[in-house]
Amino acid sequence: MPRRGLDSRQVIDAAVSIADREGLEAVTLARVADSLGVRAPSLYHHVAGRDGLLRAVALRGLGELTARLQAAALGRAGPEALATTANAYREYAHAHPGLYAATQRAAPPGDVEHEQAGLAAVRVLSAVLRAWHLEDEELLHAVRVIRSGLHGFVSLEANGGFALPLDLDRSFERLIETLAAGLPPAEKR
Amino acid sequence: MPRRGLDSRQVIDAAVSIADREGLEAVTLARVADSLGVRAPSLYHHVAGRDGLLRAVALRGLGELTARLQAAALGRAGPEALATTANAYREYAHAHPGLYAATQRAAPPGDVEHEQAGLAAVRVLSAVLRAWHLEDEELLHAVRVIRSGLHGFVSLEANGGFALPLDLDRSFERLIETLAAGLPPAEKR
DNA sequence: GCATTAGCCTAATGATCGTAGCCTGACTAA
DNA sequence: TTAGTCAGGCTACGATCATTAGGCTAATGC
Repeated sequence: MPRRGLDSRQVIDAAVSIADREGLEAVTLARVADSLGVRAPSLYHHVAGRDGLLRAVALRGLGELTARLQAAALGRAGPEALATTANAYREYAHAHPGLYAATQRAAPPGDVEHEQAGLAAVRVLSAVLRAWHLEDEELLHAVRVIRSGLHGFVSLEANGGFALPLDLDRSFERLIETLAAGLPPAEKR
Repeated sequence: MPRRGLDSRQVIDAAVSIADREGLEAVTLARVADSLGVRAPSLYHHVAGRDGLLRAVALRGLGELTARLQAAALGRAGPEALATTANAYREYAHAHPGLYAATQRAAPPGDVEHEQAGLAAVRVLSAVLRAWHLEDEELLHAVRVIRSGLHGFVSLEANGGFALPLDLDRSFERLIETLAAGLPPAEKR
């Protein structure tokens, strides 16, 4: 009985790989174990069941997404920053559909680390919107507006919600333009 | 062995009820059968397995949603029509979370009836946007923009994506305002 | 070299969907 | 009235999951 020398890192890697290639629902312990050449119960030594595994995948996704958004926003401001950040968001969802899907599972109440990871990603958007000079609450509403647009687009796109043969890149451009143009400048409110 | 006199209508009703109360994932054949006082295999006489059941739930949701949107848009135009329609959309998702979730499962390729049901809902949005006088393709892009915003908001809201204690109704208002203001009038493009 | 532990295993439980095939109540038609 | 059909229920199975219990062994520490 050769030892595989597994650790949680490898288990999560395998789960991520399956999630991105076959969808998040395909991430079953049986499937992951199989891809590691191991029996399913063995995974419990490295990971807290299926829930724990999906949580770990979500944390990785949130971390990577946050990093991409930060990189995209860096050194830019205003509509340009919004555009590059939005594109980074969509590109990440394309490149890692399973990880992206995992990031959208809400943190269970009380899971501070998970909540913080989500907030970190949101904070980047908040920073990008600074150029609109909205005060407190309005800034938070604006962040929700942006998140809605981005997540809605990406989610519809991933689930085949956009059926018509019409350029998706252009639609996304229009989305960004619409949001950038529609956000109320401080002086108008 | 008393006959329950089931028919597909009752089975779907039961599924809808469970979906709205406990979430779409809770709609298992075992659970539905149980709520009808029947064994799971009996359901196959009335419904084409779990897939068929979920499809039926989706069709009902799409039909109801389309009707609500039409009613909300009726006799209004421009930003006002957009606002009432958007609110109807969100209210439907609140009132019937399970049905709404079912409507978001993409139709399998070739399922014309399902596709058409989805298109019917989209057509209402398209009609609402007529006031913006966009030509062909731009109108379709605009519909995608609106759908993204609405679905994104509703979906994040339903999945606990908006954690901060900040008024959700107001955020949704801002979303609608942003979209209405940001959509390009024909003359500007 | 021996004890301990970590890491794998098998076995078993209980949920799920789905299929095959039986049994019977209720309608239909002679 | 009676016989025949069949819709609509059932039990029994087979697969695939997650998860727990408990055992065996390779590697590590003393």
